[in-house]
Parts: sequence; C-alpha cells; structure tokens
Amino acid sequence: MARANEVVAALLDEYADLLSITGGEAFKARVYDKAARAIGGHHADVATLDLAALQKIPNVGKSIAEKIIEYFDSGQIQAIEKLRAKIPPGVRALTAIPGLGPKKAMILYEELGISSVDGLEEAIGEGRLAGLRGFGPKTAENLLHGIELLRGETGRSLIDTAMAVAEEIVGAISAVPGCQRCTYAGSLRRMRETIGDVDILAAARDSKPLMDAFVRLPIVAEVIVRGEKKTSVRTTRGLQVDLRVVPLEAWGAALQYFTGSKEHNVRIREIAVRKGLKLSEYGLFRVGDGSLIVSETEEDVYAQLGLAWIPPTLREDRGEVDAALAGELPDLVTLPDIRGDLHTHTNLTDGVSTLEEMLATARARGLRYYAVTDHAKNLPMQRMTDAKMLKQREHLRALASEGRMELLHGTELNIDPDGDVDWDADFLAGFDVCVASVHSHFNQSPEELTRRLVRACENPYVNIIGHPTTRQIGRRAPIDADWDAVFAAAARTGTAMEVNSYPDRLDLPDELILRAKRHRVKFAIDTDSHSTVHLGHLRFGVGLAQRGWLTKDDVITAWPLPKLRTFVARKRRAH
DNA sequence: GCCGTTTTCGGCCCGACTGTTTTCAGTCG
Repeated sequence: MARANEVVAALLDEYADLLSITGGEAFKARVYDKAARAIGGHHADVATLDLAALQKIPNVGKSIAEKIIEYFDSGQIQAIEKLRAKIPPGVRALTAIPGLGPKKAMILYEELGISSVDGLEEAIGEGRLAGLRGFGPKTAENLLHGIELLRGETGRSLIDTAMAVAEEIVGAISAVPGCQRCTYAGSLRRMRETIGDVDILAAARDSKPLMDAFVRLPIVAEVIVRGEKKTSVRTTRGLQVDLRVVPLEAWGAALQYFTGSKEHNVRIREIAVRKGLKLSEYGLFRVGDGSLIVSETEEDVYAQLGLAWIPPTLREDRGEVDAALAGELPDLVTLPDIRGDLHTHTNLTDGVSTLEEMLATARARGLRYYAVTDHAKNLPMQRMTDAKMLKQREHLRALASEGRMELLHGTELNIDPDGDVDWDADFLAGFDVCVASVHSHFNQSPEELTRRLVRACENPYVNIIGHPTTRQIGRRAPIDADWDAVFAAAARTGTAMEVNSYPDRLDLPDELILRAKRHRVKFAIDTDSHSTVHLGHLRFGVGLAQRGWLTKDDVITAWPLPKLRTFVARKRRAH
C-alpha cells in the first residue's frame, strides 16, 4: 500500500470532518468522506497520478483532484489550512468519542470553549453542561462512558499502523552498512491486537551508524533518548519507537527478551535458573563462571533450555511453556495455509473496488477460492435487492469459467433482533456460502443476544457468524452474550465463527477463540475486505488465530474447497 | 463537490434509535 494514499485519505477525511463541524453543506462533507475512502482503497499510488488519472477514481472530480495535486506540489491544501485555523484540533478529537458527532462538538466549543477530551471530562465533572441545549443528564453520562471507552485504547495503535511503521524502519536500518540483522520484536511480533510502542532490534559491531540513521528518518518527529545501546523516538503520528542494537552473538537472547511477553519471560527465566543458567537481554550465561553461551538464534536459546522454539504469538504465559516442555505445542495455522476468503465486499454495496478488481488482487495473492459476500437487503443503507444479488451471481458465474481461482457467490446476512436473517430458505439456497452478522441492536440483554446468535447458528444456510462480538477497537465495546452457549450451538450445528482480520475489529478476540476452540468450534479467517488493499489484512487474522492456538484443521478457510463444500452441504442436509 | 442524465441541474444511502424534546435533532450503521 502506497503511504501517499493514506496521507491524502487522512487529509480529505479531516476536511470532511471540519466541514461538518463548521456546519457546511452536508453533501459536500459526504463527498470528501467518500473520496477519502476511495483513495485509501485505490490500488495505484496517487502520488504518481496526474489530474486526469486522479479524476478516474470514484468520487474524485476536478476540485478534489486539484487539491491532491496542490498537496503534492506545495505540501499543503489551502482550503484545509483555512478551516484548521478556525477550529482547534481538539474539537475534531471530540468527535472520536462514541455518541459525540460534529454538531455537538461545535456546540461544546462555541458555548463552553471546550476543545479537548480532557476539557470535556472536566466540564461534565463540574456540571457545566447542565442547561446546554441538547445535553441532558443522560447525554452527560453517555459521554463519560464514551470517553472511558476511548481511553481504553489511548496511546495504543492499531496493528496495521504499527506494522507499517515497523516495516519501514526495519527496511531503512537493514540497509545501513554494518547492520548484520534487524527485525521488529515486542507486542507487534506477538501480533497483539493493539500496539503501545514499536520495538526494533538490530545487530551490529558498532551501533553508531544505525542510531544516526534512525534519528534522521523522515518519519521521526522527536528524539526522546539517544544512547549507544538504545534510542527512542516519537514518530510524526505520535507512535514511540525504540531501537536497540546488540552484538550478533547475543541476538537470540535479545530477540527472545524483547519479544516478551513479560509473563512469558518470567517463566522462561525460571527454567534457566533451574538449569544453572542466567538469561537476560544480553545473552544466556552460565551462573558459575559468567561465560556467554552462544545463542545467535532464538531456537538456540529455547533449545539450551530444553524447549522447542515457541512461536511469538503464543508467548503470553497461557500454557505455552508447559506445552513446549511436554512437546505438545500446536502446529499453528500460517499465512500460506490459507486457501480462501469467505467474507469480502465490492462496490455493489459499501466496498470501493469493483468485482473484477477484487478478484484480480485475490488471484495475485494466491488464493485458491474466493467468496463475494456483499451486504444483504435488510441493511437499508446498502439498498440491496433480490434482482441486484441475482445479477451479481450471474456476472460471477460468467467470470468463474475464466480463472484458476474458484469463485463462490455468497452474502453477508443481517441477524435481526430475533435471530432471523434477510431471506427465506428458497432464496438462501441459491448461495454457495453465507456469512451472518449482527449490525444493529447491540444493546439487547445478554439473554436476547445469546438467543439471537444461537438462532442464527441454527439457520441451515448460515455457515459463518461474521465478526461475532461486533466490537470496534477503541470505539465500540463487544456485545455481551453468553459465549459458551453460542459456541456450543456453533459446534453442534456446524457453524464456523469468524476470525475477522480487519485491524479495528480483530473479532473474535484471542481469549474467545481459545474458549470457542474448547467447544470444538471451527473458524473462518476472513478479511472482510472493502477494497483490494484490505486483502492484505489477512496476516493479521492469521496472527490472531495463532494467538488463539488454532491449527489449519480448525480453520475452514485453510481447507481444500471440496472439504469446505462438504461442510456447507452437511449443514443444509441436516435440516 | 460529484455524478448522471429524461446532462449543465437536481439529487445525493435510508432507517432506527436515543435523548431530548412537546415535534425533533443528532448519531450511527
């Protein structure tokens, strides 16, 4: 993904927000919003496109194309600068609070001068919102809850953002003469769902050239500490990155140490102590004479301790050390194991890429089968109809004969408050595979939500429950269902639970994957792509699945297509 | 501001929910 597309998309997004905060034409704001999405999901690097080529991107006309050119020529866009001068950045930050949109943010700013999340919290605490039109006691309460939700992720980045930064820096440091090895470690290597700091590890005899290159990277906004062994910086987007340089002989120990987790390392060091060894970031040593045991790789370190190498995604002290001691580590599913994607969208509903573009990218990524699952008709904003769905199917069938990748026609159904879905059995029978997801009524009671999900599992045409908890990291809490009851129903009915790869969803979360696996549930690692760019998120879903200890037998999208078809057919036959 | 045409102007994704109103605005998906 070209970074330029993300930068431009972020600028247009900001302009759209500023337009709606200042009460400009709603349609204008919406167009900038749509253009931002289209550019973020566009396959070509916008920095290389001229005015005419830019205007071929959907929702980009003359005016927006000129603004993009202006940005690449001058480094800024005047129209945005003008609005920035009027509205403090903190006011826009307020709209990140769930339940607080542009209109209310503007009222808070104009009436009370509130221009930050902290300021809002203080004002609520002091009762200063009382009497403000549109802000009753319930609203104040909801805003406080929204702030809490937002704070839960404060200072942490989504995994795709952190990964992009890490890979850029690893690439740059690796190219410095004298750099013997370089990689990222820490929670990013463990594929945690959100990332606090990015940890980069390098090996070199002389650290100075690496440190020099590091602090000079264009992405670096501020140097926090600068030393011989460790340098910390903050990037232009506020992410802290630490670079540590170690001698090559200690690489294995250092990588093990800096990958963590802390809890995992405590367990590992206990094992070292019992063997008369000492493990630290500087290496593995004999306690008696303090001599360094050469441990150039992690495999060496674990082997010296009598353990099989433990994949980073398992290193959370959730039983992996005992499993390694017993030689019972799971054979985790890997990215090359994934054969298909069963949850994707096109521009027929809310995707930004065409069917052909999605298929071409999926093929290029090596997928063996691919399901198109645009939204079903009960999500009104998507304006799906029976006729549109059937036409898409016909179109897909015509394409199917052209390629080596097998094409499946599916849909993402909406699970309504009672657990029913959009179409009756006759219509559903025409799909090859169906995902069903909760998209509304998140606040039902746990009993209602549980019954709703169980009923969806019991539908013979529902093969996968999409993003089961519906959480959006930092924005929306997971729904509150009796998951053991849901997983039991999924296992009983032959319904897979999704492992959604989208970075702000990552749903099911790892703890729930572990729980579901105990019920012998099957899983579908999907991307839920809305553009060709999103197909690259698959690795995050695989990382999440690994954190849930899944093997390729657990994952239906790692199965050969005939086995998957049997999975679908068996459920239909059983009813 | 974009788009599509019954083109150069008028429509633009639509419905539900929530909390606040006393008939509706704001937010969300």
